[in-house]
Amino acid sequence: MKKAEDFSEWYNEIVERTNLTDKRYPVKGMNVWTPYGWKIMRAIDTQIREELDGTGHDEVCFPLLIPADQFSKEKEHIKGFDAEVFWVTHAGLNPLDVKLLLRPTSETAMYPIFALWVRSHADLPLKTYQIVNTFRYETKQTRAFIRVREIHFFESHTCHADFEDAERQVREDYEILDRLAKRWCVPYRLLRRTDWDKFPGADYTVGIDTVLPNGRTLQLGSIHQYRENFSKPYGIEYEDEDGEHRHVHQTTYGMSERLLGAMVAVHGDDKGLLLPPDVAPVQVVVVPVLAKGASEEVNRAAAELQDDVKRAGVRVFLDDRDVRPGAKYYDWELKGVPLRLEIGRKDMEKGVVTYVRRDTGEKSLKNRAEVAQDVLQTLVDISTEMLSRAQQRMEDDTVDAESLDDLPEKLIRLGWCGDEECGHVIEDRTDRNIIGIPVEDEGFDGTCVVCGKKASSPVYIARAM
RNA sequence: GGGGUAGUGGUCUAGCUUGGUAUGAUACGUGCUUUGGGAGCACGAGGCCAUCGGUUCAAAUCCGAUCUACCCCA
Repeated sequence: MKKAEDFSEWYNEIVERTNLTDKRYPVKGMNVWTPYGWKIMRAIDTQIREELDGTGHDEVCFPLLIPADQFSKEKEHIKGFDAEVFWVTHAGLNPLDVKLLLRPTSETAMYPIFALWVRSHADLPLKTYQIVNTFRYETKQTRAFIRVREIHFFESHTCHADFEDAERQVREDYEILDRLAKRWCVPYRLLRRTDWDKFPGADYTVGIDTVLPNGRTLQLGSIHQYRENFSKPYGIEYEDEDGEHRHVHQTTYGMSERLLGAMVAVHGDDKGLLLPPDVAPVQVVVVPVLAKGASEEVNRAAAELQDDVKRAGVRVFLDDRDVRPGAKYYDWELKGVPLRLEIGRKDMEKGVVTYVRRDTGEKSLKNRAEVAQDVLQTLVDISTEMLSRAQQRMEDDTVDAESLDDLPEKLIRLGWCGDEECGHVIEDRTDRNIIGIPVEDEGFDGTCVVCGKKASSPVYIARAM
């Protein structure tokens, strides 16, 4: 299990060995959520709900099936998804008059209903989200959590009175992301996609991208400004204060189980997973180290230790299986539990507990009496350091380039004038994709690598995962 | 779309050339023993050998088709 040697192989092995997923389900790209994987995903979903609820969004849940005619109203949108929709053509033995499709995303399911919900400016902004499964017929090689055909998907959909208010929503989305990504210890970049790579139907698309150990980028989600592109074909109108009818401006925000894939990929090592404390189903594992003649005593101390840690509000598990301690260490390191507490006769004599951090491997003895406080602090430290190490790695994997030749397998930053022709030259010559231009001003001062004209902003290019 | 390789207990795998219903490891269950970095011993359970058809007294094995997965090329 060598992450550095063959990342792809390492990833496949680890998701299987840690029981994050069961890939034996007999449909390509559709895997089983196992208890361990699902607990992590649920923690992610819970935190997304907390953020969205806290910013005035309402959770909804729309049907899975979309009628064909409703789907095809926005021309660009249908063109973008046509090749990868699953169709329902029969009901029992009879062919359907109007074919139904499994949502690849929910714009076309929601917007005809939004047209009914939105009547006046008082209904705006309309801020909704849902967490549902979407379906895309991926033709490329599938990979657990990263490229699947049934996608566990969060999507928010908002309607606003004007473009400015929709832009405010996009900025709020950035803030939400920042808070979540900190909890997940996942570094990212906000990159505005090129016009030829934006979401079908969007005015513009901002991708949320992270960099994997193999130098490829992984898109974790995206934020879209639609302007009136959907509200016009779907007739989402409101009456303003002057009695005028206007189309709403819309935005969407989407992220998927790739977040879990990113956590695996970014933090895992040759020993196994390393889960961010905020999403780890087990944050602390207690391992009693028994000795002949003192088993009962040690077991009791371990149970008391578990109780104390639990009372501090920590998800703690006491591993009292009848196997040797070493076997337990390997198991829980594989599972990615951030902190292990060991207690044995030696610790009890000294009034201490042995702490072992999963991220650094560091071992220390701490006073038994202060365990509640120490455990909480250690989890915070682990989380903070996980994020800063991951951020540092992403910086290290991002390099500036002056030309299009001999580029390393990393995220490359270079100058681009913004012209589409030059953009295609960059992509063709490097066999990489333009991921986008940074949303944040990076104070870049350079020239286009193709035409030499002044470039006010850099562009990031990479091979995408 | 074209070509290649492979499907055998949960997992990995031997057997296939030269037909006689299956090897080993690991994981699993029970008991004894052990416990500060993957312990050991004993016993036990688990496989219509991907599917369908053909050849044969007899097929995991030979032949054909199908399905699935992976790799390479367009």
